[in-house]
Amino acid sequence: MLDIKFIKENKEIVQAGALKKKVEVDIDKLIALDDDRLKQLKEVEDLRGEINRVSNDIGRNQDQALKIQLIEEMRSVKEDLKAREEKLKETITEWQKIMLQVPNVPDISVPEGASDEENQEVRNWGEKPTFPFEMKDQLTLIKNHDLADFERGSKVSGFRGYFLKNEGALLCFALWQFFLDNLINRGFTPMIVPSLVKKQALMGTGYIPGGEDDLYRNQDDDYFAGTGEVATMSYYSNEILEKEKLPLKFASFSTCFRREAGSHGKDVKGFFRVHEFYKLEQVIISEASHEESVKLHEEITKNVEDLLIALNLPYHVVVNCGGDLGLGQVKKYDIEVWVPSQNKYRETHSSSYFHDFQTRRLNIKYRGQDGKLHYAHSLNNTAVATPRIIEAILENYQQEDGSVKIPEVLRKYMGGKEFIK
RNA sequence: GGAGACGUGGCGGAGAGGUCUAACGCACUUGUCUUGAAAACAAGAGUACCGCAAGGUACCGUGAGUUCGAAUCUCACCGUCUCCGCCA
Repeated sequence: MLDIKFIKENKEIVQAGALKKKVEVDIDKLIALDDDRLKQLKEVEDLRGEINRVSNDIGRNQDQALKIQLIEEMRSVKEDLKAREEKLKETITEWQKIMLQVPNVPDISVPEGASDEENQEVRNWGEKPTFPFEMKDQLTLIKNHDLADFERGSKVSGFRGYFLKNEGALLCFALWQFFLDNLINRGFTPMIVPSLVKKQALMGTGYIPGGEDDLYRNQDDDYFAGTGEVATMSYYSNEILEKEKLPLKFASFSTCFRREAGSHGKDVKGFFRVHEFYKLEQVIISEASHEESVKLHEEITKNVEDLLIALNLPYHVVVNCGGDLGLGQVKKYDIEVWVPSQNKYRETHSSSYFHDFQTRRLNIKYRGQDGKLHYAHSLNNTAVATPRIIEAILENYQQEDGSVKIPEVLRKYMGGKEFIK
């Protein structure tokens, strides 16, 4: 959510930002509605003031006749007030609806574009492997080594269901622990956070309204979050933080649920696109400074790059174009890892910053040196999402004899094992 | 799942329809006194919105309702605690 005052004072910037994100929102209507809201608010508050004043007089007054007369008068004032309150409420409801649709303004460095096809590579690392033998794809490797069972997965869990087995399961544990250890060393606080959350948590992080179709919901109208970011950000909702403790850095582990509505035909096989997966997420709450946000954004991106390098997985970083940004994101990098069988990079990480878009919705503030309260800034990036990334590991690390080498940095988490045979 | 109790300002805790929306205590800030501190005394201090300002409005878990007037009465929801049951 943006500050209505900011929207009014920077109408053109907000409109241009929405255009860049390909979001349709009527800013002129919003501003007219806000003027209306303020006018009605003043009228309602004046009436309430009058009722308060006279009602106090009634309480103090001993003259019965005067009392009755004043009560009569207040009855009619109250009727007037009720009608105006009703009208104000309607105005506010409509106002809020539009306010929730106004996207955050993308950074100047975000390229123009409509979809992920127009994202731009900013750097790449690693040698794409060439195989002097016939390369196998992830499905073959998974099947040959019994790393997962998709048939029984869909029998039990439904479309896109899976069981992880043997080294398939062990690789997940190893990856979680490897990334977690490294993030703890970099000052992150480990957390395991809920996936089952209230609607408010999803509104606060910007997934609702807009993302309902991709979210599972239960019979109590709670939702299953698609990322640990949702619960982690909501952890401090409606709280005032100590400035000295900022930035707060969390490495949050959670199960993630995504309906993948509208992508039924895509990536139907393998680990890439599943309804239920496991993710370690970096989440940061920082002081409200653009420079600090940019610095931390580069930092959480580098955190992942360092570890992909340690895993020796070829990757590149793309800056997302305006049309591929979420409602609240100011700027986003996707980190994509090389998948040999597809001869392309596939997204494994997503790194964004939001300024105060989320903290304004979640009401997370801190007291600045000026003694005033400020909405904090927020950022997040994947640390590691499993089993998706295992697809790339299996293919990049496959050997001529059909075995798969285990990345060196993971071996200590897998009992020293060197190969999946 | 069953039964009961309870949600008040940073904390503790009163208030049970009208002298102002919050007693009292602790903590906090400033001042007096003191070489300094402690103590004592005095004063001050919440958040949001509207307004150039004076000032106004809202906030006693949340939301509705009753009333001229609600922290106080009614209803729903959320949460906490205790006991029973079940359970990893």
